[in-house]
Amino acid sequence: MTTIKDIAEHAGVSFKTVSRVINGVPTVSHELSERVRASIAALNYVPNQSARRLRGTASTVAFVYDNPNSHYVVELQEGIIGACRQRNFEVMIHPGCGDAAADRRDVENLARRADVGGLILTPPLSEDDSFVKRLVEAGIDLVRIVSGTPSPDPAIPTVHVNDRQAAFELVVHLLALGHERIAFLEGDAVHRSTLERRKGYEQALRRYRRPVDRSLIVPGEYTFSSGAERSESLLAKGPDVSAIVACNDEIAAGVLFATRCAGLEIPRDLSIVGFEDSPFSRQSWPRLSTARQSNRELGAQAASLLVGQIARSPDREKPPCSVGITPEVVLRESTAAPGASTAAK
Amino acid sequence: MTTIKDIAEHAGVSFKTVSRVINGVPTVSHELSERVRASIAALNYVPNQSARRLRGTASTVAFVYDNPNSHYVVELQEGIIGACRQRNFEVMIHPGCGDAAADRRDVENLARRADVGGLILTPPLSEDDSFVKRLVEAGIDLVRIVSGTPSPDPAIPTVHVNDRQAAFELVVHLLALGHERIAFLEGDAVHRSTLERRKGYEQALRRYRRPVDRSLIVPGEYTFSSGAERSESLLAKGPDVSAIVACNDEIAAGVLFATRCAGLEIPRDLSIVGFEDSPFSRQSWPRLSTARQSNRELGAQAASLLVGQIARSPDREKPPCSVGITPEVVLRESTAAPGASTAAK
DNA sequence: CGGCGGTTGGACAACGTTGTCAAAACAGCC
DNA sequence: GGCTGTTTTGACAACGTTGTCCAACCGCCG
Repeated sequence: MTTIKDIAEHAGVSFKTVSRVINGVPTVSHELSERVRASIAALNYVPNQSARRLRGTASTVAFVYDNPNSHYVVELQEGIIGACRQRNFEVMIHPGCGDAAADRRDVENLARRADVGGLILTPPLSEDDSFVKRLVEAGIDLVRIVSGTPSPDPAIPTVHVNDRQAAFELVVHLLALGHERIAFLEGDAVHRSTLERRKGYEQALRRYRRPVDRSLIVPGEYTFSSGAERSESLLAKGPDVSAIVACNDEIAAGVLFATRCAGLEIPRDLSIVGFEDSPFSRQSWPRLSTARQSNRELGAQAASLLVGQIARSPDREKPPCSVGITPEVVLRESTAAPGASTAAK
Repeated sequence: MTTIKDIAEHAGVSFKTVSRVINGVPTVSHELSERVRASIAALNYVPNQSARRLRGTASTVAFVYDNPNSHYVVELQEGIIGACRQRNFEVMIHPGCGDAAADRRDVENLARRADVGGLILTPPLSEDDSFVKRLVEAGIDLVRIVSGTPSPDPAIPTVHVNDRQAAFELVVHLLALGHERIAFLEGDAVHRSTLERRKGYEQALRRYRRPVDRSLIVPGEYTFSSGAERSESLLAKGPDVSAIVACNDEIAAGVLFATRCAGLEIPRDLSIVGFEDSPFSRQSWPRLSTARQSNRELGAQAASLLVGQIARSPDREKPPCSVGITPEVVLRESTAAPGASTAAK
């Protein structure tokens, strides 16, 4: 319940001066500014966000997600919260309900709320171009996190995750180990990461003059059971497959489970890679080779972009910009040369 | 940007009447009330939380956590958000930074903020009795989520998770299968769940007249590597151990990993149980027997309690209350009679 | 001494809502 | 018509902050 006036009294200045210091108005002498800052620190003062917002300074961003992957969500959210805290912004968490149509309506209403300054959208919602475009055209500030390669002239502020490159590198690793028949287990088709990762997979094969065999590309979902079932039927039909690229770690976990049940030994009989570097990939046996992306970093980038956007927004046409992150390949024990009993340690 | 006045105009009433409808003041005729509600729905109106809060109606709760377990955090948070949304409360997420002293300071400052109505505390912070008591005595509304058995006369509003009972039931299950040498791998000592689960373990042994062998109770942490290392040295020293109770699923995962490396087959050579029913427990091979608690339910309960508390708070002495949740034992393939090649399906 | 920037303070409005209080409109009753 | 009681409205203050506008003060220069 310390207010700006308490600070003023403590520092022996008018409350107006305190307001100026907080908002960085340049016409305050250095000496006073320091004194005020000291009082703020001494009394643990935090400006009442409700009052600021009411006055018009939007200072809340909403983080919208609809993703069953807890690690992804928590890490992203912590990155966003960290970046926002520094800038005195608050974060509203908005989990989806699972019903795509209802979620879209919810998000539109959310964006219309006076106390929400902007949105951070994540896949799959962020990858629905027509929906996102509609929001932007309605004058709503947002940043979307999507899978893809950064575009030079983005119409919409975006954080890109270069999954294609990551997939490319993983496949190159498998080729280098001597694998020839490499299968690809897709995730949900609504997630662009599925497409991007598959493109990276295909590019690597073509780059190194290997055929792209359609029968080795298996549609599926981002779930454990999808990984288990699809890999089972895949290996039944094509026992010459020596490596599997799973579209994420959860699918890879399913593959691991199914092959284990079938009596195969990993990585001797089959190499497996995933994406995301989820905790599972470090806790399975053997541990998974995968592509790691820093979701905290991702969230922080998105939040910074959005906050800049909101601050600049009333002035004039917004200068949208885009940043990119490329996941880093992490090699562990689930990949080895075909027939090798264990990976090099 | 639709405000209460827009609703008033749309419904053809004074903006004051709209306010009464929203706040459930009883002196509004049914007919008008309906008309106002219809307008609210038609215009997608959501009261500006900033303005309400500013006026004095605290309508934000802070969810404080410092826990590396993403599933726990996300599920809890979704339960809290769901319960709060119904009551027009907002949720502020407050992740800890890992430094216990700094976190305590942060939380105290957080609680002092005018726009925060109350706190939801989780372990380990919620189990620091002196800290919690200090907050409560400072007049701060809070609900804590802790491991323990519900006390009949709680001084502080609390949601209890009856880990002792869950542990008891898991051990009874192992005894019934014929296990005699059952080890217990502890989690972090700061988490009361470690103590509670151990107590349940000991009670079950005593109840069924088995000795409690101190050398089978191994201190550790709630981590994969703790589970791997401690089980390795435990089995080296006491190869007659036929079952391990791990203090959570992550520790159990470590046990699974280590025993797999050592060439043991689960559950033939060793039965393993965990706690929490984390996704890992369903994705490992074999799948883990464990104790499931609904974290969404837990979060919703805590939020309901806190909201009631805040609403009632200005009136008079708060009537603190306490609710309890008992995790449910889930049996999967990681437990079987000693020597049996697989669990009954 | 007068005037000029740079700095500070005071007064006030505004944001959207709720609470208080009084007053108006309406009904039913004697 | 004059009661009482219920329902509805209006005016106003208040919450903490920021923005605008003006006045006051400082030291400095001419």
